[in-house]
Amino acid sequence: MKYSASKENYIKAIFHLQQELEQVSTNSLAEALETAPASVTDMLKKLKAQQLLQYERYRGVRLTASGKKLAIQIIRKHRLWELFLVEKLQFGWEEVHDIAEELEHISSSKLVDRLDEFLGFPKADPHGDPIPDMQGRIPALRQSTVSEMPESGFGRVSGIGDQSPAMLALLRHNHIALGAHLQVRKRFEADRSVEIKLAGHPAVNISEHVAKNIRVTYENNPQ
Amino acid sequence: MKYSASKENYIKAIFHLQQELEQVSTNSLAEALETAPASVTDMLKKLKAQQLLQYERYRGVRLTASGKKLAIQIIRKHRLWELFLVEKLQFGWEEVHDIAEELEHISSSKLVDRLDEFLGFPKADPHGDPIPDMQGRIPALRQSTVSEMPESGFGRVSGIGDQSPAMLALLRHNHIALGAHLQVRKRFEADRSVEIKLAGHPAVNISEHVAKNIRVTYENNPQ
DNA sequence: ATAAAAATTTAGACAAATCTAAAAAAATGG
DNA sequence: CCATTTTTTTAGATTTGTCTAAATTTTTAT
Repeated sequence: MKYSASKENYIKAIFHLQQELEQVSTNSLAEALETAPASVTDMLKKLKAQQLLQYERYRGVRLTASGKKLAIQIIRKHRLWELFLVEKLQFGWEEVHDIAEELEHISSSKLVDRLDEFLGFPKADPHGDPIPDMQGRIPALRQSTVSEMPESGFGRVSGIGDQSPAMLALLRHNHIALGAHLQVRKRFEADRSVEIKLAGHPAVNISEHVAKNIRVTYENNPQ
Repeated sequence: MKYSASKENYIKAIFHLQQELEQVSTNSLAEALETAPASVTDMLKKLKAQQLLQYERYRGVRLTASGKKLAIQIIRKHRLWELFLVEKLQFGWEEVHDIAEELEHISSSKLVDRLDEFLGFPKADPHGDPIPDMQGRIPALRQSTVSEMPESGFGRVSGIGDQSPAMLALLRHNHIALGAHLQVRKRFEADRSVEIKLAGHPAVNISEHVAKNIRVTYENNPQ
């Protein structure tokens, strides 16, 4: 079934809001979508008629199984396109969101799956958010810091705690940037420093202080 | 300025129809867009108000300079996306048109230009049609056969004349497929056979008969 | 418990893009 | 050259997604 970009945006917004609260209110949706509450009410009726959500007036809204499935498909597309833009077309991680908002509504599912393959079935987008797979499974990712990663674990830089010029200079020197992939090579108990490796550069040692400042996203299913 | 997908489709259709006839009629547009003539009239008024075309009632339509510019931008996007789908995502050349119809309406011009760069500033799409460059210049391409290409000229296979099983077997054996890039290495006057080279394979010799059956698109500006 | 505040829905309108049916203009062919 | 056919436009509706203003329901706080 095909849905308009507008409907897809509603479904996606409801899905995201549902992460926090089980029940999603009309007003919170209106705010998220930057639209009038009355417009939301109208749309909810249409989406209910299409069985994408449960809705009783004044009672808030909740996605059905097929609504959730649709939401995950859209999120999958969005995140794969973001990664494509950053990884293949050299966009900065901050500039890709708006473009991906448009690309996520391209309908061909064969296109998404081929894109997934082209990117090597990635687990996270450039912001560190998990990418659902073809079956809609969302990989469990852990958001923490380099100081908590296991030895030989792979991760992606998702944020920096202390953004002082001194810290940024150190990070830049070691090619540690938002979105960078890194591997923890060795942990040293003596001073809790960590040796990390970034693609294309020799391994470097970073102090516990620095390791605690580098937020990373990594897969949480090592078996 | 941003235009709806619908408006962009009108502009593109007018541009294509204008290649044949200077003046484009309401009915021919309606047929091309599979829409009612009355809808075309309505839209033409809107597009005229936006200075994209000249239009007097009952007099047909003609793109202005800015209308032409927009049309070329859209065609550029369409053809770059088609090439991307075939070259990077392994789609067949026959399946890409509909997907590119959607992708061509993604607005970011930075995206198109990055895509162009990513693909190596190609001159033609998988169907052999020329891709306009960033400035809107359309490369002059010649549609002919391998038997007419100059020595050391590069081209892309755009079609096959005799599609008998025997011919197709020969072509497949030599990795000659629609969309393939090839170079004419040497022409032999003795039997008018031609030595051609495809990427990733050793050069092969093909008879005049076969060379006349391979339709190619190649740049016509050797200088 | 109930009055005020907040949230939500209804009612009525509008813009974009489309349609059908009818009217008007242009083209054509004895 | 003028009657018929063809093309094009106008008129009036429809659908989708949106809006504002007013009405209604729920929540909250005294």
